[in-house]
Amino acid sequence: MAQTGGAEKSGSRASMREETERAILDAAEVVFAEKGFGGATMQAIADSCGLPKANLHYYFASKEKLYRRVVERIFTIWLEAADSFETEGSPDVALRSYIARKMQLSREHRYGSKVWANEVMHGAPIIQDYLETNLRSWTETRVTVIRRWIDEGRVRPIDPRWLLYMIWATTQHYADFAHQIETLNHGPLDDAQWAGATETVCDIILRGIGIDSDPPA
Amino acid sequence: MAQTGGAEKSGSRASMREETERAILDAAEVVFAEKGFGGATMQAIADSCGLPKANLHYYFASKEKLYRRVVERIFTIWLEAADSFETEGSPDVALRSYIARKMQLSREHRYGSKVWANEVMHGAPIIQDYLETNLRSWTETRVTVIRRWIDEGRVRPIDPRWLLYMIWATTQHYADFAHQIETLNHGPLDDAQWAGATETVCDIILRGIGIDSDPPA
DNA sequence: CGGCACCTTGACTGGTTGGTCAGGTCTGCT
DNA sequence: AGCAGACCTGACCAACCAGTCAAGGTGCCG
Repeated sequence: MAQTGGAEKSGSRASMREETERAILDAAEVVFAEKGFGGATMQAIADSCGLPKANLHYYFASKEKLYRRVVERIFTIWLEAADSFETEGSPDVALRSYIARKMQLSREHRYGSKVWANEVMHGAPIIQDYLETNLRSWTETRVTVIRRWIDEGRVRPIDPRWLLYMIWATTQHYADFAHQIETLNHGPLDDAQWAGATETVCDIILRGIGIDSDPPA
Repeated sequence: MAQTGGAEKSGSRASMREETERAILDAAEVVFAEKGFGGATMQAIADSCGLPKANLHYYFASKEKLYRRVVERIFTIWLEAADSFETEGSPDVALRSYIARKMQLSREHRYGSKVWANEVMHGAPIIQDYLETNLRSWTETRVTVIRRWIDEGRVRPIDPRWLLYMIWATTQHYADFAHQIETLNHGPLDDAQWAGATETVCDIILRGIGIDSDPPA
């Protein structure tokens, strides 16, 4: 047999390659998330996407290069979500949409979030440069915006960094600690619970920094 | 040479044993936190506490048994801290002392927190029973207390679970994501920053759930 | 059809790791 | 002193893992 590629039809050679790479990346994301970089094996990833191990090495030269690609892909998604933190609108809208988006990401990209958390916890050996460039500049922009809101009296005077950390921590917790949450919940959160959690997180944080949402109270 | 045991004086045989075990556990906690279970090697732990690898196996039969002991020790500390969530006093005092204690733990037991996070992220293969017994009963107790506060009108109506998760997430973030925070901060947080972060976290959460602290506003 | 570039894979290898063990050392007791 | 049991450790081993390779397959172009 050949062109194992899965259950794919025949696309162009390039698109076939993309599909295979994506399948490997998807499998690798789950395995790296569940086992960590050191605990993950190329064999486990190969089994997970139904390819022989040697085939993985054809597409990705080494385990580390594969891992790097997984992390880079996650960071891209993270950056896109970061755009939902509008710097133009009102704090109410900006923060609510940002928090809601991050909660959604935690639900839809649990494994990606875990890989990111693992990477940072282990000292970010692979993505230190991302932290120092992209993440730092993004953060500084938002800190400036929040400071302006504070100066305008729209937000209580707080250090914006502690607020951002709280948002990151709380939203990502629903992905990274999903197992703990599901244990306490006797099963996965349902739609209503996700909506409730998102709403509660928004409310506590907005009230906490002195924003009275729902103007007509 | 013998009785390498470090720079210890000669204590009783039993206390010597305890000291050695503690030294191994301390080293193991750091290595497991930084490398994960799969990425950690017995050799690295041995080097870290200046003992030959074979000696580790004299005190701990296997890598997994050593890891289990590390996690159990962390859970004990976690449980002690949980007691600072008083179920008798006012919500203001109970939550403030609990949050402050958890922030302090994040600062003083960064590696323990990371090991715990790793364990939960990987599906809690070792400590699932702890989650289902100790953590669940602790949580249910506090949920009941918070519900009572809500019924008494002392706290805004919210699902207590989302509040607890927010507290856990935010406080533990300062340990688990310390590397990211320190990168953005251009260095470790100093005493004033830790105090400020703790204060801000307390304020946002208490205000967020409708508690007006500092009664005389 | 012939040739070429790309893809697939079973079998192999060099290096690492968890764990073992035999033999040595030290301590406390009689 | 002499002995027993706890403690220490260098050397070793079987298992495993990332990465290699050569042989073979497949589609596409002229």
